[in-house]
Amino acid sequence: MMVESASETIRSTPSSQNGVSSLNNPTDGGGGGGGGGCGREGGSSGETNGEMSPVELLHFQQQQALQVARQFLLQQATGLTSPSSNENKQPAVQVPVSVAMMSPQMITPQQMQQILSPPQLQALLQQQQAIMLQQLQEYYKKQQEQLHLQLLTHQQAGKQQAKEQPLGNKQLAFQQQLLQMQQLQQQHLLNLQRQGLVSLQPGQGTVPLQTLPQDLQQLWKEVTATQPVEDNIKQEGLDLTTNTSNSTSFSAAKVSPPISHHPLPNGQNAMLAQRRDSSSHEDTPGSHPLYGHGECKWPGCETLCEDLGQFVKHLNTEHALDDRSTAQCRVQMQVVQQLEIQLAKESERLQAMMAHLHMRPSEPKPFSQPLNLVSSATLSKSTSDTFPDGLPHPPTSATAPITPLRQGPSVISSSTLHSVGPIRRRNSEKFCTPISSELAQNHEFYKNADVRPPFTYASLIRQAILETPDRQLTLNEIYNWFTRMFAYFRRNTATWKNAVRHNLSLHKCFVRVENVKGAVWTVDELEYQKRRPPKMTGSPTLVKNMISGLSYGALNASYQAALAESNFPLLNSPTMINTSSTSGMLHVGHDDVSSTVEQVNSNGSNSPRLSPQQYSHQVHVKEEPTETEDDSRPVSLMATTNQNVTIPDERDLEEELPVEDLS
DNA sequence: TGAATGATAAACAAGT
DNA sequence: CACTTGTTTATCATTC
Repeated sequence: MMVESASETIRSTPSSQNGVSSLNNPTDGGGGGGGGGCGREGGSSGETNGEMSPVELLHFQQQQALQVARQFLLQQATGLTSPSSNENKQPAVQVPVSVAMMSPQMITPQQMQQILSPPQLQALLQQQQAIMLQQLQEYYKKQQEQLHLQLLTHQQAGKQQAKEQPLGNKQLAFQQQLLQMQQLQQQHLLNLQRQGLVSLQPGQGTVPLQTLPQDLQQLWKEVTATQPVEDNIKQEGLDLTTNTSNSTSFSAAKVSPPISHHPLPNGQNAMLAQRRDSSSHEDTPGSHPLYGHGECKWPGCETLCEDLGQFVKHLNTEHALDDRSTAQCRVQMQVVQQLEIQLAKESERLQAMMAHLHMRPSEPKPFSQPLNLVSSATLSKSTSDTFPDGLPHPPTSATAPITPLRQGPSVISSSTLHSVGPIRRRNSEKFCTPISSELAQNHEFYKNADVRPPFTYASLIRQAILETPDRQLTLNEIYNWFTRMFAYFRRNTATWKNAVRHNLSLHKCFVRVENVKGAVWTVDELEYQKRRPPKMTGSPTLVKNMISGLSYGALNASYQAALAESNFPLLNSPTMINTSSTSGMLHVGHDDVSSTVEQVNSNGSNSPRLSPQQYSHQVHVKEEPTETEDDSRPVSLMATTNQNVTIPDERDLEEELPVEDLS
């Protein structure tokens, strides 16, 4: 698994080695598939116009997440975590087992991305971002104040000395700076909002637009930049004059976190609230989160301060935005994270206990809060709603709403599980992850995060088509779906569009139908199912794999434990449900698996699997379908398997239907 | 090791 | 002529 993951990872990420090479010479002809693509990605559209490939952004963030994760791992290794858990189970880390097994230092951002499920990544990033944001805000505030002061100073000076000089240049410069600053701030805010990082709503006050500083990009670097945060601050960070308009676009782009944090009600708010606390301390009369019992509560400080005023003074002098503070902040963040993890763990345990005792947990999900995004909404079993399945869901809009909440939990969707290690498209498919459910669950994530979705183009195209009421889309509509649903596909358009076309033409499962107004593409489910299954069907190995995959993810207790440990709250929520259910099934017998499969097969054959698909197929597809052999070989074992494996009622419904089984 | 599958690149044709 | 849509071929990567 690990191996896979690594390799997969590489592939997936643009920056991967391959990508790098290709990046160097993007033009190189056919050279290298994956690699080429990556390179191109960066090379072609994005970078040219200084857009600063989003990919980079993502990497950047990933790095941060990586950092946190590393520390985590290190800490854990050090025994920071509960000693007991040590051997019997995986490291109680939030990070998936596989990760834990790797040397922390070895983990690359890309790997991180692969290793951590979207939600996990999100959580990490979010936390960091929240903190950074806080720092940024404070920093900007200061900057602005300084600017104002300077402006005032110069204005006065200007008045006195220079009438001749039409409005001192300096003054103008300052004003421009101010303007730019504000623009930057707004851009930044917009970005953040767009990314969902900040649900900054009007009232939300933390820092008013104006206070938001400009050079986010630098600050960002400073604050987050891996270790070497340091000196930059002084050098560039404070130098407002240097980075101005230029940086505007750049910084804005750069800063904007690729990953979205959708406005998760809980997580976000919690974060915001925190931020607010710290930043707004000035206004809060008499109290400050960092001040209590007459002393400064800044980690490791404990300086005595008679009153709040003094404390504030102390805070501003001793704990200003500098390297040290930044570092301490990070540490604190990790502490919090640890606690959250611990909480998650304990909650998990509680759940397990309750489950064992047949007590339906009321779904407390305490930790959901802490983890932010992570758990949250969870349970609502929304899972099932995902896509009611068979039916065409109202395109995006419909789905969207749901996702947000479930996002956390969803994370754990089977696919995700698999992803523990590696992932990439194939896996997901192989493992029968219903793309629709996975998508539904992580919809928001993919929509905002510049992360490549773990699905093949074919499955995505199919999904796009099946999501529409009439199950047909024009090429352009397919494009639109891609861009709408995935942030990742908002760039490198040439690349993936070409890939889409290529896939449409190449795969028999996509049937072009001449329409009144042009040509539309439809999906021939039979063909689609035929594609992969071959392996599955026949080969026990495949099945085995699949199962193992599932089991891997869901099955073992260890897995669950791991989940639990992974700070993400997977447990509770639907995910849990899923997991458990799945595992349950599996338990039933791996051996059975085969049998199961067979059963399925038999079922499948007679079964309706056709129905849905067929339905679509018949309806739209023209006779082109060359093949149609629905051969005896029942279509997709996978699909079937899936269904079987999963619990019939809930989510399965959705999947079974038309589409999902695709695995 | 080779086959299958997938991603990416690119050439090319036809239509708009 | 430029662009879009489709098709096809080639190459490379990954998985089994």
